[in-house]
Amino acid sequence: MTTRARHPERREDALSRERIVGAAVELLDDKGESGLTFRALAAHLETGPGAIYWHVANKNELLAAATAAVLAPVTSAEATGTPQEVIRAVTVGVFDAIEAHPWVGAQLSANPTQPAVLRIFERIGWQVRALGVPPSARFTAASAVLHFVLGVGGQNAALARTLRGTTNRSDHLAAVSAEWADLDPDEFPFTRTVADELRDHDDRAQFLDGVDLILAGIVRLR
Amino acid sequence: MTTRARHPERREDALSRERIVGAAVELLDDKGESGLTFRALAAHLETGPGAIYWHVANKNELLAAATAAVLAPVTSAEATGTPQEVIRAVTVGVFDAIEAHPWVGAQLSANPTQPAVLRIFERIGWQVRALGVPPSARFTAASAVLHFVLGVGGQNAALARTLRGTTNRSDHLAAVSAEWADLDPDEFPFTRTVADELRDHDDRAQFLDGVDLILAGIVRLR
DNA sequence: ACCTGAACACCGTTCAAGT
DNA sequence: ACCTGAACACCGTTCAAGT
Repeated sequence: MTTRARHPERREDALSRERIVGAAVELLDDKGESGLTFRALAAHLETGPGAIYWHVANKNELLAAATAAVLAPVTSAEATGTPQEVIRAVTVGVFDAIEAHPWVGAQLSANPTQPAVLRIFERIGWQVRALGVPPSARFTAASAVLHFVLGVGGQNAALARTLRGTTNRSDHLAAVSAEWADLDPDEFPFTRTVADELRDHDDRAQFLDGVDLILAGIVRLR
Repeated sequence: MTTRARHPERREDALSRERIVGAAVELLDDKGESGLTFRALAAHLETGPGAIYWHVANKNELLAAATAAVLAPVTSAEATGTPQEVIRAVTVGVFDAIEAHPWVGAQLSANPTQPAVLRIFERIGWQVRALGVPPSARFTAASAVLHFVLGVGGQNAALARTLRGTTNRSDHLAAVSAEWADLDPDEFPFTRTVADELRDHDDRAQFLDGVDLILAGIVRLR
């Protein structure tokens, strides 16, 4: 009792920014982006919706904090090796985090002012410099990698949104693949030829191939 | 009177999918993404919100239709020249459309199942093939370009959202540039060095440089 | 066939009132 | 200082009722 009075933050049911953000991540993972509401979050924390506003300014800040929490291990992880290897490690770390928490992809591509994004940008840029890219081309090169990562992230978030509730991933890909194969040959000659690849492709491997492709272009800037 | 009875669709105030989509584009351009509500749209069309549902299934479909309407000239424009030139023309067309209608960027990156996106993908892929990329690498190469375009689109939409109501573009960029210059040198050495570039950089030129960089990487796949 | 607008089931956010 | 929960000002969407 005395202990509780002196350390109220130790009470298991005490609200804190940390607990709120943790519960938000859980809710987002379990129910998707539309599952995070202040009412659902408050119920989960056994309190009223207004209580959350004492610790968090608004929903945008909450989403940013949830994203930062999930991305923290990725942005702080030490990576060693060639610049190419480090960039691959950092970007695939973001990819994997988005795979595990698809809402992060939507959040990153919709709100790139996030501190987590700046940290990713910094790490990519530092390695671009190590690659020997002249100063005047570094900003463009680092931005290209970042935009690619954010683009893939948005795509994966959208896919996860589509998948939630309906069919599973491979059924869905098979259905889209069939759609592509059925497109008008005059209007979509290319898309038809890659319909088969879509069905069986490994998202993660293709992501890394994309990163390598951009890195090959960056190296040519030397 | 008789004419009206026989051709009611000619009445200027008659609702139609076309008029609804046009009004939606206007509202999105004028008031931003949050400005498009069924109530505001109905008021603009001098009707009730329910009337819109006779012509459009829901808000997602309306947003997709608005995006398609804005992107139609881009996806159907004829472009001639080398494969690189055509890819540059198509992608910068998307970039310009997003610049003029920032909500399109958010829509594309959040919902890449859009028919407009497939058409962009097709045009990029066809030129990738023309570049002499072997079949097994074409899907990855075309996807990389598309993801970069979508990533930039999302970023531009977010920037436009931030800019709406607050300061103008150059003031905002100057403020962010100053923030970057003030970052901890130990944590953000790279970002600090590009702070100056951010203030004066030409978004469109940087976008095209990014496309060229990826194209340089794609050419190396031959 | 097409339109009307009230009504339903939600939201994020605020704020007086409590402890 | 922190929590409560009713209330406010909205949403997208539905649907009986009209023409």
